[in-house]
Amino acid sequence: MKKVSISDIARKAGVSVSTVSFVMNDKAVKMRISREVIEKVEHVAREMGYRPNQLARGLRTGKTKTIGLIVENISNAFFATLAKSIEDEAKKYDYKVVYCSTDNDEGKARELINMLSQRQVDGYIITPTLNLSEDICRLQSENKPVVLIDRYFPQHEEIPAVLVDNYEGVSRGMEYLIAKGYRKIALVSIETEMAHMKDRLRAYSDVLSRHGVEPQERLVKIVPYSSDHEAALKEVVELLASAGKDVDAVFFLTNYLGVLGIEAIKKLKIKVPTELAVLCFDDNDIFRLYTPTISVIRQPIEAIGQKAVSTLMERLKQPGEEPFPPQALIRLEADLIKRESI
Amino acid sequence: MKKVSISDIARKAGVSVSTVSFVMNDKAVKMRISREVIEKVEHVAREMGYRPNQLARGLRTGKTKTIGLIVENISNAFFATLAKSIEDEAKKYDYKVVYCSTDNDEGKARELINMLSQRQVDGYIITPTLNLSEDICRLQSENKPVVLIDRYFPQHEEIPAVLVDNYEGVSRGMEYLIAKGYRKIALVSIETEMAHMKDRLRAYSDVLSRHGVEPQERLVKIVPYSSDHEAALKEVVELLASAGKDVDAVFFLTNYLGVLGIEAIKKLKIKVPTELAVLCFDDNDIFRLYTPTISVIRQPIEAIGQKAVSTLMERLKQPGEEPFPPQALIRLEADLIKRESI
DNA sequence: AATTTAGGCTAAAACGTTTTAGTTCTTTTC
DNA sequence: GAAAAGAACTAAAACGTTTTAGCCTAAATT
Repeated sequence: MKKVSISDIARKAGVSVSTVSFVMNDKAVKMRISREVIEKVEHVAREMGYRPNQLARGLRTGKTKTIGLIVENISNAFFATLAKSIEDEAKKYDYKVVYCSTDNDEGKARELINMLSQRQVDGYIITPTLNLSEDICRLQSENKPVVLIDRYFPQHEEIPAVLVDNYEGVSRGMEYLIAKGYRKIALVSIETEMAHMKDRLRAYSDVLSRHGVEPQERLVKIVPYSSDHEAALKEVVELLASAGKDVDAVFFLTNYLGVLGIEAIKKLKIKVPTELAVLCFDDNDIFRLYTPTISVIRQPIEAIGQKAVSTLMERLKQPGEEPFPPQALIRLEADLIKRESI
Repeated sequence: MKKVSISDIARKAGVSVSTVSFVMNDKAVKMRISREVIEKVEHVAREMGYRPNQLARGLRTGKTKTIGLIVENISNAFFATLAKSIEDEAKKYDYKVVYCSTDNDEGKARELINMLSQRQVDGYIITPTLNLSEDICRLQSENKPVVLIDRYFPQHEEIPAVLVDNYEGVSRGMEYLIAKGYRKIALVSIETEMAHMKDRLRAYSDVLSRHGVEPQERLVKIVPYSSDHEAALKEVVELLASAGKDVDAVFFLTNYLGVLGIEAIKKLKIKVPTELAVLCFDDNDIFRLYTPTISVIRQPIEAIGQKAVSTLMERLKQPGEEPFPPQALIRLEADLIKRESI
């Protein structure tokens, strides 16, 4: 069974290709095609099981109704949830999503942008890696709108970004720890030069200083991105080994680190929250169900996805050649979910 | 900045469009294009930042180098991991993946197949819903290969499927429970007519019978797919309320149900494994880290993804019009991971 | 009666590729 | 010295659409 094309229908219905096209695109009335012909064509099309070839359509119109989504790693719960929310939201606008994962690799990210661009996606939603701003600016200069999610480039006002308010979120968490009397607060973060993580780190130091606590270097552990599970675990275990003495609380700056942290805590048999208070940035099933339950700063994942899509749609419908207007960062507030770990 | 096409290059290099095409596709030598011209064209192409338009290419060649992946829900850890493994594996063959989620809705699944077919993907990897076999057979009759994952249609030998050996996996788990002396084994499954879940259920009954234990209806809880979190939780809580008396072990048949189960166990403050032994089909971070750690039957997710892709590739390179050969189910073995919960 | 307007359609170009079948020289071969 | 072979390219069709411009007939307006 071969695919049926518009000209097969035209032949069978005894009309021209153009007529069929008009009917299929609801332009029949505007083009004054008669009722009978419209019905005839619609009937034949249904009968033959016609389905328009989107490649041809895209080639002709320059629009594919597809958005390219680049995340760090689709198997990570945070990005998987975000992706689903973007997929669902895009569907409302009748857009399809093509995803891919960078694994936080600059080169891979570049390849992916290339690949999506070759496939003529109409716009992009990207979790950027370091040094990607040039490539992204190029996309915009080719009139393809981009919206960043989760991360941003501080010196590029012209690239819109939707993300949680990292500084505010971490500040709120820190204030809570301080308010509860903790002063020897350890921090676990991931090694990266990217601004969103720097914002989180900055909040940590700022809140400590504001309360007259000197930030101590030995309380801050930055685990290398590339390290394997075991190596990373070892680092966290080291940091928390002195829990109850030199450390009375720990703040994990990402989901993944929090899970790692739980593993370390379990291994060291640390009593939470009596020996160590625990707080994590980003929620996860595990934090809700672990004993004790772990308090978190929860990102509004759904809202980030929705806002990213709506911002992109805004730009997609902008006609022609004008460059995109600058757009300030869109920062969404995080919630502090208080559980048993602090 | 407009996109640069093959004819822009041709003009600038002073050669014909065909020549450029040959050079870009490494057919230059075969077509006896001279060294100088090749270099000239390559230079101009690089200089102008040429990137082939895959729509046009796909339209002309009928191949898009894209595979459509349909899963139940990309935000579910199992499918997210599977998707990542498929994405990585496909990349090795230089194929791109387009994913989408059915949310287990038959209609939605059909829409997605339609959409992917319109986008001319070369082949499909599908987690099917009920009643989807006809649509899938249609794809194959249009010469688009399909590989099912995780689930299958028992009466359709012509559609290849890659999945864990569900019967064997659950049997192994049950034998373990029996060997440990448990006899009042409860089961929690999800409502579905699909064969993979029926296989799991059958294994449960068969093993019990083989050991002279009469399967009891009140020990089997089938939670409706559509029920919300709270409702589903309530069902599990009901089942487990008599733990320690009428129930001495519980086997959750999916990842999601296991998480729900932990929630119920936590709520009921059941002591595991003394009052209740716990086993779950599918691993998850939570099972590894919960106290006590939960034993699981682990699916070989990576292997499923890899095998699905390689099976698809096998069929993709089959030339022309011949129908696809039948292909027996590919069942991969699951591992029993023994932890503290039993 | 001659021109306009409207109604109902179609021809053909265009989108950016790939690929088949040439074309035009130059060099061999007999 | 004519025919054949080889080298180095090119013209043009085709893939399946959309869309602009236009054709033809009939009705309406001057």
